[in-house]
Amino acid sequence: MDFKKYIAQNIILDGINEEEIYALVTVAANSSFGDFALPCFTLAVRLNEKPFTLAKQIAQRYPKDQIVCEVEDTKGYVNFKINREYWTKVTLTKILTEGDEYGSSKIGEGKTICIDYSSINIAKPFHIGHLSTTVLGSCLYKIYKFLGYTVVGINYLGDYGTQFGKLVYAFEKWGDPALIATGGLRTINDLYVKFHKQAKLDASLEEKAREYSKKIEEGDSRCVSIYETLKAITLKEVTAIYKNLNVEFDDWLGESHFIAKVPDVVKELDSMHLLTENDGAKIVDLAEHNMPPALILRSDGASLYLTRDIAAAEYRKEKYNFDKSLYVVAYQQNLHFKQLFKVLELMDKNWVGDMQHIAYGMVSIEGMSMSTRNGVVIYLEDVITQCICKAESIIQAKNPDLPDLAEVARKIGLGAVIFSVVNMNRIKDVVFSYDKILNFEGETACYVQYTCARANSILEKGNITLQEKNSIIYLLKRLESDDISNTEFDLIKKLSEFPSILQMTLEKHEPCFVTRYAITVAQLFNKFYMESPILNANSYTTYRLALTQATLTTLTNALMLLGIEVPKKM
RNA sequence: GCGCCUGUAGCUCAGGUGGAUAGAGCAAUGGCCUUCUAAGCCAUGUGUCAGGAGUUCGAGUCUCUUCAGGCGCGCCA
Repeated sequence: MDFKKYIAQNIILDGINEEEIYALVTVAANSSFGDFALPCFTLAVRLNEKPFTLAKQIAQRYPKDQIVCEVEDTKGYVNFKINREYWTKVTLTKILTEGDEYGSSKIGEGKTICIDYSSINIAKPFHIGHLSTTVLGSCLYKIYKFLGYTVVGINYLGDYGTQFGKLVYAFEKWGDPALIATGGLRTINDLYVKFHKQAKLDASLEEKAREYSKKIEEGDSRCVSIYETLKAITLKEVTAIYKNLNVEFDDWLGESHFIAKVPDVVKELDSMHLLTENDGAKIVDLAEHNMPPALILRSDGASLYLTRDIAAAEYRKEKYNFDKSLYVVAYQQNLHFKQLFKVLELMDKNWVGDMQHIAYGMVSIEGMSMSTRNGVVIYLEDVITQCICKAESIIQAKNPDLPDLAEVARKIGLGAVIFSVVNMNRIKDVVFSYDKILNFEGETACYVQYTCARANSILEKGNITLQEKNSIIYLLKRLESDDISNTEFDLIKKLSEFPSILQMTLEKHEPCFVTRYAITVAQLFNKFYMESPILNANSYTTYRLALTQATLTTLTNALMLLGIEVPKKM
């Protein structure tokens, strides 16, 4: 229920419509003022009144009822209090009835969203630099789906370029199949590093790389088979990681798939007189749009990243007819996407406005930026292992008899990994630190999971089923406003915000809204948990159990959207 | 040099469309388990919101400017 709207409807002022009032109504800064507030300053100017007087008038005239039970003015604000009993019953009934659907909606029905995320490179081990795009993209994917959109998760594989010439050459020359079978991508990466070392000593290697690159493209069976082996090893390793992180994709077409479409792109650009030649290369001049030129073809005729991105964008529009196409890619590529969108605009693609670059900050290791080539790298696999180990040792210390210890440790450890990306605004840079990621206290995924475990434990003991809407209403029948404490009411109000939090998350594409929200709910629940008994609370027991269940449901849904699983016990 | 981003407590970060006294977590100190999981709760302290100017009844939030840091700027992706 939209209480702001309800309040706005009941305020009638000359020459000011409901929408304007609705826009001004805010959540009260402090719950001691009330639940909602209307600042009267701008209205007063328009009505030629003093804010204090106007606030007083509105407060006096406001028709109080079953929903809005108290209206008072202070210092130019009108403060509204909502009937606690009403708000509580509406909220708890909704959450308990909807269960794991709570927060979902159908606002996205009939709309398609493409999200390009993770987009790993073939033959490179998954390191913490890849984590942000993977986790942020996955959260957006899950939330869009939850709100009824048709979503296409695209892992735009980096499977094309001269680096594969280098790799295939190195593989053929130095690769030991047995070693690679056990060492996987890390061993393959060593070959890549070795190539670069050797190439510094022997310039002819670069020539070899180009030669092998060409061989792959021409379909040389031996080279292609090595390349396919590399690809298979990569997919096998990342699939395991994606499974752990609960990340899914629907489309795995990589850059190499779009090579064939490059000539058409060039032809189209040319026919629109957008291409100019410069030092032998074909470019789109963007000077009048205050940007450096967009390189379409190199002087040797080869395509570039941007060219293939144009082809891929057109393909996505044709195949999926998206209403929105998102690219979850680091902010280093701001200019690239500005250029891509501008070129598409110049090509009269009227859907370019539906494309958006979702930029995020970079991960560094104590001031050094990540570089596989220079060995400055932290592999995600190691981070996951460490987090799970730490979780395991904490469980050993606190709850050694826990059944499924390993599985619980897995959920907690992975929660920590995911949270490290998603508990701050995505644009912020991150300095990776094991100390930080291995901390399981305070504002962490573990804290939220622990809160769920507590709630779950109580519910098991309480042994009450709250599924039928009628039974919930019956159980809450005798509940009155005076039975609801301030803490409980703060929690209930917060729980009722969940659906709007999800919509906000998509408006801003900020998964951290969900994280912040989950932590706030957990804090309020823990406060409630300490303040009042739930199981032995006489006539309050059923209501408090219902509140406990509603909290568990909301937190579980929130964590699920982040890809974090909730252990029943921990 | 030009463009984009960031700057809030000792540290890490929150602060929907400008609104009432700027908030959490970590770290520190002290309390709370013979009642529901102490991975928790409660209490205590610190802020020139990077500096300056402007718009406004009202600015951490908007505009301009200075400073500091990050990223990017034609044949890599």
